[in-house]
Parts: sequence; C-alpha cells; structure tokens
Amino acid sequence: MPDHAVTLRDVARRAGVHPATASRALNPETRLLVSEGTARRIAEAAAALGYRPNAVARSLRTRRSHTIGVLIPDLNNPLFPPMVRGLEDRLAADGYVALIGNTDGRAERERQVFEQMRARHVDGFAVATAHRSSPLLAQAAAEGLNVVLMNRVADGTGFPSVSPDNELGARLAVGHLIAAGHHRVAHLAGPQCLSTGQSRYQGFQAAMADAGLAVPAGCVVFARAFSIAEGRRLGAQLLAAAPGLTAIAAANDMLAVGCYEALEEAGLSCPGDVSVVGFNDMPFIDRLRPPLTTVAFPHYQLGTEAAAMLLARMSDRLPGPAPAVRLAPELVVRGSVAAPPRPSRP
Amino acid sequence: MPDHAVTLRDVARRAGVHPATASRALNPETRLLVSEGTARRIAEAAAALGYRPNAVARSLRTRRSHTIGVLIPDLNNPLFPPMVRGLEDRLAADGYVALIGNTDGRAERERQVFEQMRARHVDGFAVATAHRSSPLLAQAAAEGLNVVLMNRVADGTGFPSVSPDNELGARLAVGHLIAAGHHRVAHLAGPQCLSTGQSRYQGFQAAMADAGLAVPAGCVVFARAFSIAEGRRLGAQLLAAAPGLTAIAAANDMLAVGCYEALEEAGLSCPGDVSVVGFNDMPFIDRLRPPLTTVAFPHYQLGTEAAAMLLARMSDRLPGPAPAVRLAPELVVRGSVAAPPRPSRP
DNA sequence: TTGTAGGCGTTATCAC
DNA sequence: GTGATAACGCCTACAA
Repeated sequence: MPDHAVTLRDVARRAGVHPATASRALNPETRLLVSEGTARRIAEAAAALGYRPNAVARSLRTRRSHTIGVLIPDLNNPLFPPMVRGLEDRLAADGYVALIGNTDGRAERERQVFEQMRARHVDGFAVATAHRSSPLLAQAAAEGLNVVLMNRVADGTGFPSVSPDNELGARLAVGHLIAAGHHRVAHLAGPQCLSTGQSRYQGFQAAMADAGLAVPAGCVVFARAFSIAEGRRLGAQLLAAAPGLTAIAAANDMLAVGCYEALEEAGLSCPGDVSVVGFNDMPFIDRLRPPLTTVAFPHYQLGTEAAAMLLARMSDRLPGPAPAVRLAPELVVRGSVAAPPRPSRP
Repeated sequence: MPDHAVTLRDVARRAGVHPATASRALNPETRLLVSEGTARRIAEAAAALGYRPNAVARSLRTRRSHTIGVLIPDLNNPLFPPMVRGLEDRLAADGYVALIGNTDGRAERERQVFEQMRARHVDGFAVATAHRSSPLLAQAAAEGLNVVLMNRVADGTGFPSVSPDNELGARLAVGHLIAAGHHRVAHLAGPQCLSTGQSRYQGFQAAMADAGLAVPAGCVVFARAFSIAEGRRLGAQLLAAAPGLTAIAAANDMLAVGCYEALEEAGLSCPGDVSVVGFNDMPFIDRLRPPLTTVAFPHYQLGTEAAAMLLARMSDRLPGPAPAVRLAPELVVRGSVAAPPRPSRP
C-alpha cells in the first residue's frame, strides 16, 4: 500500500508558508486564524498535491481517534443490522467511525474485544451486550470511559442508555393474547441475567395479574439464550409439560421462531392450535408463516439516538444524571394469534 | 475518556531499563533480542502498571494501521452479515479489524466512504460493491492499493476475488425449473452493470438454449437494483406482459421475495400457479411461505477466504496473477417449485 | 544484550 | 496573522 506521502510539510512548502500555518488553514476549527488569501493559497496547494490528512498522526497528537467501539452479540441476528446502521450513520455525520465487535454472548469474548478496542484508543463505546450485572461495565464506569448502552441496560453503572420499554411491550403482547380469549398463557422467557429477559418477564406477570389469571407451574420456562434453538427446545418442553396451553408469549422473535419449529414438530398449527407472540419485530419476521404478531420499536432510531447520546456525552460533557431513553413499543398484529381452539372454562 | 497514560517509558522506568529495551521485550517480533531475565522483569512491570500499547502511536511509526476497509451495499441485506462476520473473524486472527462502510449502491457514497477510509490509512480493502466497470477500483489499481473483491468481480482491475460461480448457479436453478416441466420460463435479471447480474443472466440463457427452449420477448426484465421493491415491480410487469408464463428465475433472493409479493397481489399462488427460484440462499429465506428454492453458496466462508487472500497479499506479497476463487454453488430444493399448472403444449 | 537518537505527521503553545 | 518549537508514544538503525 503506497503511502500517498504528501504531507503537510509538502503543502506548506508549495504554498510558501510554515507547516503550522498550513495546518491551521486546512483545519476547519482553526481556519479563521489565518488570512483569507493565504488560506486559499494553501487550499490550492493541498488540492494540487492531492493532500490527504493523516488521521493517525492527528489522533496521536489530539488523543482522539474519532472511533467508537460497538459491542453486539451477533451481527447475524437481524435485530442488529438496522441498529448498527443507525449508529454508523449518526456517527458518520460527526466524522466518527464504528469498530464492530461480535461477542456471541460470551463474556470472555466480550472482554477480549473490549480490550482490543481500548488498545486502539476508541473514544467511546456503544454496548448492546450488557448483562444486568457486568464486571466489565463496572470497570468501565470506574475508569470513567464513555459508554452508552443499547437495547439492554445494566444495573448501577450510571451509563446512559436507549432501549425499548420492555415491560410495557410485554404487557401489550400478553394483553393481546388475553383479549383474544386465552387463559392458559405460557411465557418463554429470556435469560434473567439480561434486562430484556427480566423486564419482559415482569411485563408478562403484570399482564396476567391484571387480568386475574393464574400462571400455573410449568407455564414459564427460561431460555439460556435468545436463540432459535433455545426457542425450539423450550417450546417443545412447554408443549409437553403444560397441557391445555393455548398461547405462548415468547420473550423475543428468535424464541418465537423456535416455537414455530416446536409446534410444527409436534404436529400443531399456529395459530389454530396455539397462538404465539414475539418481541422485536425484526426484519423479515413479517414474512414467516404465519406472519408473527409481535412488539415493534424503531431499531434504526435506537442506533441514532444512542450515537447522538454518546456524541453529546463526549463533547458537551452533557452533565447531570445519565438519561435512560425508553423507546415506545408498539404491538403489531399479524397472523400468529387467534382465539383458543375451544372456549376455555372459567 | 481518561487516557490510561501509562506508557512504554513508565514501564521501562519501573523495570529499570531503557524504553527501547522495553519496546523490544514487549513486542512479540523482537522479544528474542532481549535476555530472558530482563524480558520477564519488563513483562511484570507492564502487567503491574496495566500497560496498554498505544496502537495509534505504533501505527504512525510503522505505517500500518492493522485496519481493513470493507465496502458493502447495505448491512440490512441478510446476505452480508455472515460474509462480514467471516471476514472479521479471519482478520481478527491476524490482529486486524474491519471498518464497515455501507454505500447503498450509490457511487458517490462509495467514493466518500472510500476516501474516508483512506484518510484513516486502512491497510487494505475488501469490496463487495464493485460494478463491472468501476473508476474507483481502476484508480485503486493504478495506485497499487491492496484490494480484494467479494461476491462481485470487476473487469480488468487485476484484483483477486472470491465469488460464487454465478453462471453455473443460474444454470442449476433454471435447469431445475425445466426438469419440473416448465417451458415458459422468465428471468428477472439483476442489473447488468454488476457481474452477478450479468453472469446469472448468461447462465439463464445457456440453460434455456441447452434445453432448446425459446426465450420470448417480454420474458426477460432487468432490475435496477437487487431489492424487494424492484422484484415486486418487475414481477408484476412480467405477469402482465408474459401470459402463459409458469416460472420465474429471479437473479437473487431479494428479487424473488418481491416476486412473492407480486404474485400475492395478482391473486396467484406459488408454486401452484407460478414457480419461483432465487439465488443466494440468504438467512431466513427458508422460512418464507413457500420456502424458497434457491442457489446456495457459503457466505461465511466467502468472507474468510476474502480475508485470507487480502492478508496473504499484504504480507507475503503473494506474487503472480491475482486468484479468482469461485465458490461452488448448490441448488437447494424447497417449496417454491412445482410442475406447471397444465401441461404446456410443445 | 542494551542504550542512544531521530523521526513518523500533526497540532498546541509560545513568540514575533 | 504567521513562524518556530516541542511533543504525542512508539520503533529502529546504529552505536556501545
């Protein structure tokens, strides 16, 4: 890779000025410090030589890399591409770029990726892999790093966050099931070490309690991960252990897709035999059979908001307590919910 | 963001040695140059102080950023996440990280992102946005940049590439339609300015010719982009302009999904009335209604191969002509192809 | 085996 | 308004 090799010194020489002056003229922040005429001469020289500022040298001097580390579980989960694009688009508007790190939900990978990013001197982090209790984030907080939490929140780190209102979303979903006539509703819960898993579980319980419905033993199972495989495994378990069950509220769309598989395997139809709702409204979920009824929130916007918050935090200092932005969830009714097969008895 | 502030000088001081020696001891490449004992002392000092090498300073000095620029059309297209992960995983093994840039298929965005990446002194590029004729890539070639092409290839740039065998893949897909009894097969072609669009079109023509089948006017339409919207628009156009058509070979899965929409809108069923095949076997396409019969190739592996090639090119120099790796396509038979509704007449 | 010195390209802080 | 100078943290001839 041939280095373009034309440096500020070359530009300065051609324009007959000192490198420092060239630097001032070419830097938007300081352009005002140099006279109109020389500034133009310098700009012309730069253009003629094809000058390209060396971002690395600038970073070394200014101690800002204009780089953000992004931690996500897995880019292959359709939930994340829109979030990441929102983040990147907003960051790009301020001249920042994102370094994406996939952790696959493994703490050791997360630490590794995090260290790698610190070594590269990222100016801040956008973290979508937070566990409710996270030593890594605690350390980051102690060291005063710039962090914004996306989608998930963590206890007591004091970091700003952007996430959907998970409890409300879950209430919406479960309420919809109940309104359709379901009494025996199961919950395929997410990992309780994740705020999303916990809040949605709370939303489920609250909705059931509000309706005066019991939650029999065996009607709540906890996934070890938000994955299709876990959804399938626990969906099957639910079907086996909770007879009479007519609806499943899955803690996210991946788990719901797993339920689809379990239902099909058991020879049951959705929504004919069992209704299913999900959470996230991830891309393409509307094209499954049946189209999944789920809870939506604006993924792209979650990314842009997170980026904006991080940027604000890094520049303005944005003092005061860290904001915890909650995006409004919205129930999207599609084809995976119907009335229970037979009217259930009171 | 508090700079960790512990530098090589600090480590050296604590170990009672000169910074240069500390540098040598801590750098895997040169560790052998320093005696066992001092090396250990230095390592201990580094650990005790929590030393973290400054990648920026190192980059400035060594003129290698250990960073790769990745150009893709859009992360939201499910084809790309696995490719990007393959790329990142392979790059990470060699200590490189990827900077992802989305171009949305716009040349001006592509140039902008490209320049942005050059300013950050990336060591190489992995490009999945290539047009068959690309001034940008021509320039990159002229300047001797390190580039590897992914998925798409470009004419006469001399860059190495990894892509599926598109012509063969298209032949497989169209052959499958013909074997199912279809005579009037339409092609929803991709943009001919992209190698994927062109090669798949050629594969379609070859398969039809081999079977001695005519391709009536109106039975081939060209999309302006590989998008669902274009698939829908042109799918509808095909249905209107080519009566008697019983099958559509779409140039990729996104276009095929658009066809599904057009079919549904026209009150036609797939595969009952019209069969459809796609190309790419992108994630989740097996869960649509009906599950799409399509052409698969290993997306993740495409990413790892591209990364490996780029890495080799950047280090070993890997002389000789640029390799053009073609990944074997494989027909995946699912539910979107059936025999034509009525036996067509010869 | 270890120390010395200089510089990667830029910007911040002084002078003038 | 512009020039001089030093330093950001690291690496690498070269010297010892």
